[in-house]
Amino acid sequence: MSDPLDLVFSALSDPTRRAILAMLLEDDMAVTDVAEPYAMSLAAISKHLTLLAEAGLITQEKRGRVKWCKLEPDAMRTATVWMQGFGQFDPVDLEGLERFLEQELAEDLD
Amino acid sequence: MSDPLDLVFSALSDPTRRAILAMLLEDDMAVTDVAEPYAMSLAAISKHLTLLAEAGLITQEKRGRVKWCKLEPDAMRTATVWMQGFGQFDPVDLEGLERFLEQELAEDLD
DNA sequence: GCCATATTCAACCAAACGGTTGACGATCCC
DNA sequence: GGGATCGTCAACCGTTTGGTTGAATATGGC
Repeated sequence: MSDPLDLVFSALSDPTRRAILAMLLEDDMAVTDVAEPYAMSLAAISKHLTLLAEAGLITQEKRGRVKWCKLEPDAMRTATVWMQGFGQFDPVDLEGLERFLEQELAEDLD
Repeated sequence: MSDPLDLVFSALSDPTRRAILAMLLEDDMAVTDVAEPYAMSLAAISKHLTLLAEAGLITQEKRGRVKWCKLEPDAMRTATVWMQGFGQFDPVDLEGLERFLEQELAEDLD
């Protein structure tokens, strides 16, 4: 399992880990706080976080006795790029972008 | 493992399966032909294809004694959309798109 | 009918996964 | 120093995964 894509997709295949990533989208969190909403043990969450870190999807920094988890969404880039090789499923709001660019362009013409 | 995202990400986490998808990007293929470049057994490939089908990433249609595998890239849509919730990592070539749209717009002004 | 081809099924195996528990090492604070 | 908190480690457990092999099931062609 050396290909980084293996690690990323595999990390994302677990619903608990996806939920953790969604939480980290709000803010950085300590391991204990990540674990709090879950029924499972702290050790289990700790393992999940280790996997996420190995996949590069989060980084962990220990300050004092608390270990802070930070989302690293850039790690998803390779994965999305790979998937986009299979077609461009309106990855961004294309029509919105178009309107935006039109407007920008219109302003340039002022 | 009921969430379709589980199935899709899990299916994509294996390098053999990703390679198979890439092959199917070229053209529809029979199971035997999919297996041909691989060292592993036909049965193993057949299992991989079953997983890909369960994830919705391919469909299989039996015509005569040969079973044809067809890529269904739309199944990746949910996954990409989910990932894009974490930021928009230039999912398409944004600058290229911008130039394209500018040019189209310019033509409109002719 | 018979043989070859295409694919799956069933049983098995080793390794990885997702979880538990209990002990352990740091760190903070009084 | 002592006690509480934060987090990981180690051992264990049942299930899933990715692979094998050999037999079984279609189907096609002579």
